[in-house]
Amino acid sequence: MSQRNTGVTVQEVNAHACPVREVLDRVAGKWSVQILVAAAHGPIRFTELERGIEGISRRMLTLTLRNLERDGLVTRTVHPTVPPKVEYELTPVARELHETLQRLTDWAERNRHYVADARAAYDTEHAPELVAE
Amino acid sequence: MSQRNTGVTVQEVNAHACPVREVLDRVAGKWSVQILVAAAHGPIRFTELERGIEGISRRMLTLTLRNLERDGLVTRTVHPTVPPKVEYELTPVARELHETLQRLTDWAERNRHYVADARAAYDTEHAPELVAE
DNA sequence: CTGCATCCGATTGGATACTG
DNA sequence: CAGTATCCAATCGGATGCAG
Repeated sequence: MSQRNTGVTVQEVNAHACPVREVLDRVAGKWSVQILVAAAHGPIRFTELERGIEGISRRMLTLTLRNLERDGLVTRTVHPTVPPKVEYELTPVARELHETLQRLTDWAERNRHYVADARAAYDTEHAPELVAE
Repeated sequence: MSQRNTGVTVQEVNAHACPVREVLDRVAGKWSVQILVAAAHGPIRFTELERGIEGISRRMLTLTLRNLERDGLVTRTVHPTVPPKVEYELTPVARELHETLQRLTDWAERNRHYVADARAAYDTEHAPELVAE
């Protein structure tokens, strides 16, 4: 490890990077992950999501749900009642994804202070007078 | 599991979702992950990154590196030679992150076809005539 | 070689109002 | 209840040129 570049190395790992970006692009939106998390416990209704996810607009909730549905990550079930009732549920594939995201959460919680400190230190060092303001 | 919402459930998981978003925001940029991957093998120079990551502009490389440095995920080492030589290297924390991202890659590779098919099916079903074009 | 500054287009996301 | 439509502001990212 820790070797210098050997010419092909970067190109090679770049090929491995593409699938990662595929995932992240799919989850990159501001709300996708929170929806996945909120729906992880079982079927959940549109309004429940809207109330449960602080700050989300109806528009973004709809758009994000559509994208998740399109990618086969959530199912949309319309109950033809009155008033209408629509339930969203994670697919098995999305549940796997959710578990994987849990690892990321763990990492974030373990290192949130480290990152926050690093950020503060960096800011202090690069713009001392601006930080105070 | 599979229970309906119990009122606090969504709020509760939402609290868990925040750290996830912290992570993702940090890695959400178009290039952050590819840089992390490219630098995972050891110290790497600016130009090597620029050549290795297909399509990245010098501007975005600089900006993304600065953000990663700010968050304590990469170190920047300037060798005061002529011509100047700057090497970037992942911090231990970033290496952990990189491993976690690997899980995401695995998920992506396992399910890339599933997602692609779901997407194609969705598009076919929702805009049949537009898909052909 | 390693950056920063500027301009500009594209995309994202919020606010609001309207509908079956 | 569960959306859709429209408008608008902010951010992101590419292209280019200049500099230590």
